[in-house]
Amino acid sequence: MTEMLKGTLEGIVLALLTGSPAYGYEITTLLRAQGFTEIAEGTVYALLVRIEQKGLVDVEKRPSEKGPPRKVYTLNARGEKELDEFWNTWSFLSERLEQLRKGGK
Amino acid sequence: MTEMLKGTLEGIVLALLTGSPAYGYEITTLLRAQGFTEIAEGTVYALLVRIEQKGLVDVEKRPSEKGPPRKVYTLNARGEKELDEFWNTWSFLSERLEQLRKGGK
DNA sequence: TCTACTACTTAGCGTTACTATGTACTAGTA
DNA sequence: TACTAGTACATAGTAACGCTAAGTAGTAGA
Repeated sequence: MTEMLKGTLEGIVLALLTGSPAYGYEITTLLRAQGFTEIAEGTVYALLVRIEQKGLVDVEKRPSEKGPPRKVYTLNARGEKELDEFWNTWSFLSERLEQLRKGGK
Repeated sequence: MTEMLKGTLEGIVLALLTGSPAYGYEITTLLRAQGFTEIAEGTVYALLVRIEQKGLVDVEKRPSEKGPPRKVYTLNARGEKELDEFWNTWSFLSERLEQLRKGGK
């Protein structure tokens, strides 16, 4: 699983951010709720740093009632474009794999 | 693309080997014919070394009319089991992704 | 002889997810 | 007060894997 997540996890997080901004801890729990139970916290935070440095998201710091301030991530135009490309790549791969599964060499 | 291939490429190659054995050069051209045009030769050979060391394939050396001897790889029982697990992981990931694409958080 | 195609090998690199650990803030409780 | 648990983020080090680049070796045809 770990290896298969490489590359796709970024797309998954970008997809999670479409429509509604979110912060790291929230994203981690979201992922776990969706079945990615073994995602490490550190993995998510490192990924968020990466997509921020690539300029795919805008970041805003907001106070929390329950702990340290949150870093809220919002998908921006660059991020949407990147997500588009992700879906293209995914579609290509997905189609190839489905063909292979059916035995179509 | 490169990152998304990590982990899946091994599954793709194992899938290609089901039913009919093949050798490295052949696998490379097969992959390219299927749209993976940018797969590097070195990548394939390195992967073959790996799956051989993991014991997922049996290897036999056969002379070629057109060049150096070929190393023909055949999927064995271990390999089939691994391929099964690959399809399970793939299915899980694929379903999650399709849900996300539809906007289902 | 030179080129092109076939066929395999390997050293070094970059990216990414994981492990492990640490910091910091709040609230509840013994 | 001290302790625990939940919330929230950060980071140093590691392993896996695909890519780049370069090489070796065999055959055939110009």
